[in-house]
Amino acid sequence: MENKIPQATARRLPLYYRFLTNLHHQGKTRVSSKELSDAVKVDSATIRRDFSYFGALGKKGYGYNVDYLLQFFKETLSEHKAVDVALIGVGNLGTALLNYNFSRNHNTKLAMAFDHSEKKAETFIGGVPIYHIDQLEEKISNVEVAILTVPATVAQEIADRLVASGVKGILNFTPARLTIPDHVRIHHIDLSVELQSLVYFMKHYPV
Amino acid sequence: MENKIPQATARRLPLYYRFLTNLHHQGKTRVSSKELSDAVKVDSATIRRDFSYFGALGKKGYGYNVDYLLQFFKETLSEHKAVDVALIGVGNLGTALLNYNFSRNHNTKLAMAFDHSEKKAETFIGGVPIYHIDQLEEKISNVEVAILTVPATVAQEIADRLVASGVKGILNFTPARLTIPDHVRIHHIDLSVELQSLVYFMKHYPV
DNA sequence: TTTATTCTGTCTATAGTTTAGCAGATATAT
DNA sequence: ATATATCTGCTAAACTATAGACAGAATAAA
Repeated sequence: MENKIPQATARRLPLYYRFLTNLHHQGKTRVSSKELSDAVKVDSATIRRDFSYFGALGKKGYGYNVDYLLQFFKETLSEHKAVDVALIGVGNLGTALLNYNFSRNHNTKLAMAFDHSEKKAETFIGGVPIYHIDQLEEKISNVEVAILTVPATVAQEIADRLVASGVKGILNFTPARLTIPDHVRIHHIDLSVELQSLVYFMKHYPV
Repeated sequence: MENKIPQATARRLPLYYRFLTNLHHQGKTRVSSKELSDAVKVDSATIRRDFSYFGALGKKGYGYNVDYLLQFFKETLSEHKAVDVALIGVGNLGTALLNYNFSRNHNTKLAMAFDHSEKKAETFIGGVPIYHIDQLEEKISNVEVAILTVPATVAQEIADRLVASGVKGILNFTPARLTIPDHVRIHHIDLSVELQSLVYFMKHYPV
């Protein structure tokens, strides 16, 4: 596909998409880059730049048509068929994520979860079935995205199993920096790092 | 303070710090930028560059002394006195974070939490006392950092109250893009966006 | 209609970030 | 002692991202 869109832009697309959805539900039919800028807190020039990577989506003197833009992003972000996601590690954080309504944006769906606890196996949380970790390879064959919320000590081992089972993307909530092949995409959400770096920025980058 | 360190570097400091702590516990006394690179998955040139913003911390032909570096970062990241943090919104995610051991890195401490539920008030989760949200202004006066895990609908209202109470940094887990004054630092962790952008990158930035 | 206003799309300038490459200092091996 | 290997700190270059400015197209108002 088109490899030309900057990564920084790609990271903002889901954000734009969500706010367009909000506008649509509010019944708004048109929006300017300036209005959108106020809502998503991204410079309006940056927004126009981002949109223009996909062609001329707006109209001079008018702005953008909400429904048209929404439809366009729906296709671009492949909204029509939801991507199945598996979650590994049903601890405190895993449980919270199972209850988190990811499918509000209709392009991802938590399809199954795994845990090493025998007690949790064969139960449901947030409507998602939980299986024992021994069944990982057996159940996960059609899933390409995994959320990793296991203890850091077993993160690498589980990641290896995920990769071997054909997983192509991992959202890693553990502090471990995993070694994985190039063809697998990994994004880190490291809660301690986020909190520490917020504190660092507060102290060192004052008004 | 020294405003000269690039933000990208500042964001990596907590990561370096954690891995140095690990090495220390493993009894390693020296480490090269290459070894560290393998562990944290950051280019070794970038690591040397990052460290050099703080002066010449290493030795040519030898590498870095783990203890020395650790001590240095401990001071730089102000490890000696922990920063108090308040958490607002004790739902699924809030509860998970209260149980998450942030204080492993000794520079932040979850000191209190707030929720609108009367039932939760005056209880403890993960050793952290929970108060009713009505007591926010009364209790929070000495806290400068807040974690926001409330529903998106009330996020702005709570953020306004936090800012009015003197909070200087917010870690925002809600999908809302908050309007806050310039002197308040805000970092977003938007779980839906993270998952969606992972999926987008998987599809559009192949091997 | 005509005029004034709005607002995009793009160009250009600036800022920020990463990476390669290498001189020279230090360590280690012989 | 000498030679070889290691590994930093730095420079320069490439790359990436943000933001200001404005021509011109379209709308809205007069």
